[in-house]
Amino acid sequence: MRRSLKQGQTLARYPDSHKQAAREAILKNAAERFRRDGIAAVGVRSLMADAGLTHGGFYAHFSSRADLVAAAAEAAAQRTLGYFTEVLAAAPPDRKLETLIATYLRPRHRTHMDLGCAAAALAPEIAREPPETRQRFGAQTGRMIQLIADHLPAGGTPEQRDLRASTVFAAMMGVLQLMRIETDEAAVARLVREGRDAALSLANRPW
Amino acid sequence: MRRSLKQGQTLARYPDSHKQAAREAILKNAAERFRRDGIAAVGVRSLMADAGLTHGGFYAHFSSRADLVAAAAEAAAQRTLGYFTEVLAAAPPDRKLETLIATYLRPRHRTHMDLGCAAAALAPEIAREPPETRQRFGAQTGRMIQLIADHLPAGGTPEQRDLRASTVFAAMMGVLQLMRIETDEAAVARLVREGRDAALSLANRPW
DNA sequence: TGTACATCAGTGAACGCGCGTTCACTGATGTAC
DNA sequence: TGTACATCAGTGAACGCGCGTTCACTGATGTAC
Repeated sequence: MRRSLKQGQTLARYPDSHKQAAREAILKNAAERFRRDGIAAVGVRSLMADAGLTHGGFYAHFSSRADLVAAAAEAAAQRTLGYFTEVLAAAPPDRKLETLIATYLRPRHRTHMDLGCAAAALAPEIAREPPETRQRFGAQTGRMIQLIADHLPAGGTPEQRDLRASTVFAAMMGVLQLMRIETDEAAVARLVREGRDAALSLANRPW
Repeated sequence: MRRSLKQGQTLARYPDSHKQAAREAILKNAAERFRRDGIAAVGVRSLMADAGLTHGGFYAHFSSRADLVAAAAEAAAQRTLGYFTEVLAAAPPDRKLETLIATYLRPRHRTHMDLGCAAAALAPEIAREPPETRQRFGAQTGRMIQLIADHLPAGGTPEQRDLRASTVFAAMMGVLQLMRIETDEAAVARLVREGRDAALSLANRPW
């Protein structure tokens, strides 16, 4: 007999939080593996195995691999945003933007793709995804850009500030990608220095 | 009986140029398909089929798929370099760099990934390749950066000019990648405008 | 307390498919004599 | 001119493998009465 359940009430062996926790584990894993290995290189089986599950259960959490890609790309961008939000909060009040730029463009970021900026690791692959995935990813990137806009020197309209922040972000992302292709450590160090200068100079352009 | 052949002399039904032409066709195809679909998404079979061949013959041209990836990524970057070399040659003498930047950052480049800048389409994927592939790709990207450096305002040491050109290129590449994620046409147009301004302002910084 | 049953997250075999790579073979061409 | 043979770019079957997805099933838990 079908019983009427109060909203949110379940009748399962697991507490409400269990399934959601599993979903979060899969997402976190995918967000890191996608950045490290590329979206196309990560299969459903190995992802579920990493989360301590078997592949069949995947479709209880996501309707398809494409669904996961959209969610995991968004999650990766959210984590990037969260990290740099913390960096900004911990930065000295008079050096917020300098700290963000220096943290983004540092040698460690080059070698930690799995936990680094989602856009720098995935941008061209996301560009090939369907519009909905691009919108969800773009929304998070937009929040990252807003974070930069909030710490630009005073002046300009909100739209001008957002656009300028976009170019600051784009420059940092581009320099990081060049750093990751470069194999010579000394050249990487020079890119770090010049990239920081360039990003800062873009941010400090007169309005 | 083994005959002694003069150097370069062959004993085949095809002229010397035939095999090389097939190799070039495969490479050209791969260079475009990799940029359009991503390196991981393009298989040996479909690549050979596009070139009018069957998959078994692939290994007469390349020792492995990884070998092709290195060669095709390099070829894509070479074609990018060739295109922008032509753009610069055709540009008015007093507006070389402005023309290069405006050509790179134009709406058409957003929608033609297969024939567009190899670095913008492939950078993170190349970053995951082995050092030799990254070096070969990086060498071509370096020539592209040199092209920019050659048209920077007078001043600076050669190394300073090269580093500055790197940041100009990185900024353009980053803005193009953001354009490709963006789904709103008006926002793309704004990115084009602001991106051009930003790249030019990086190029024109005082030494 | 005991029995019957509903729930549902997770399991793992199975589906058809494409992957990278190998290899015996084809067949059009050339040379040797 | 005719015959035998070497060359080698290209062919396509076959290898083991992993892919995304489906689905009948498991089994630990809860409720009903």
